[in-house]
Amino acid sequence: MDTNKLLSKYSIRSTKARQEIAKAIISLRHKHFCAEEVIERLRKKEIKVSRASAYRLVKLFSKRGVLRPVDLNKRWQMYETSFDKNHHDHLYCLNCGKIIEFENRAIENLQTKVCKEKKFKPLKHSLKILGLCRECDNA
Amino acid sequence: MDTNKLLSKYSIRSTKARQEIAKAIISLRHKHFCAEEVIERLRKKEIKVSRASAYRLVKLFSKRGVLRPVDLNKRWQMYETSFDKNHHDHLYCLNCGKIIEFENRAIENLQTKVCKEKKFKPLKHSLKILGLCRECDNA
DNA sequence: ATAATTGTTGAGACTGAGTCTCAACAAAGT
DNA sequence: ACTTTGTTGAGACTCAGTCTCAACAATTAT
Repeated sequence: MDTNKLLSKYSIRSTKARQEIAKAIISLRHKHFCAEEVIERLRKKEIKVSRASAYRLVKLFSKRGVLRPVDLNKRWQMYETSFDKNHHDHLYCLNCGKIIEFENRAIENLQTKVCKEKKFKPLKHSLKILGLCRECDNA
Repeated sequence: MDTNKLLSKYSIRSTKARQEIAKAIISLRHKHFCAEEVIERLRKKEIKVSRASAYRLVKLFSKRGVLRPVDLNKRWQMYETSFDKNHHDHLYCLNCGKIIEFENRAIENLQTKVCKEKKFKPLKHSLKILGLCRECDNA
């Protein structure tokens, strides 16, 4: 994954700092992560980029749709990458923190129906089910 | 609504401070509100109760199920009272902040089905649809 | 009742994720 | 080259929420 292409695709001026931050974000693409984790990743690689710049790019990516904010933690704003991932919702294990993703067209269709009834124009939604994953429920 | 009954029902030791905080919370029962709004309410009535105590009772009520935390604002933890209100989900207008509540058994049933497939034991969930209410969409 | 125990209070210090400032700098446009 | 516009970094700042701890109030045991 080419950081420069990613930046130019979204009309984000390419700079040394942004390339490094983007690289860190790409390396976290299979997780849910927060801005501090991006910073931590850079720190571990001994790449000097300021906190502010990391927060700035994460927020910019979020605005441009490269990242999707996900409310999985009330303390930190978590994100997931949107490339190579369709919209989905989350099951969150209260015991071990595991996150299971799922897609369900039928639920989405019913949401659309509810919105029609309420004369509401849906733009996005988040469905989060909290509970226990199989392992934690059996333990 | 009797604050003392509310407290004793949930085995919460009744004190002067708690009665006042509970009264403030009850007066906000038809809104979504955060701890600071409870404090503001007390301040306006010139009732002296410390911030810490208000936060403490709100959290205790939340743990005991008197209040339900609702993620409607990323800055403040919002709550709604659970007495005289069944479980429901929310439509949230991004423009004016209006909140429309709705209940839909069919959606909940599908959620249960998804959990079964994923061997996940659901305990609670939150579904939030963000968009534009009728007035804001037409404006 | 009285004493011992346990829970609650308030004022303010503290925490920490996230934002803001602003002068120095770098990229793009002319 | 020169001007304009956007970006950077270091650290100060914000502010919802938590913690501290000694004084106090409610409950339980004696």
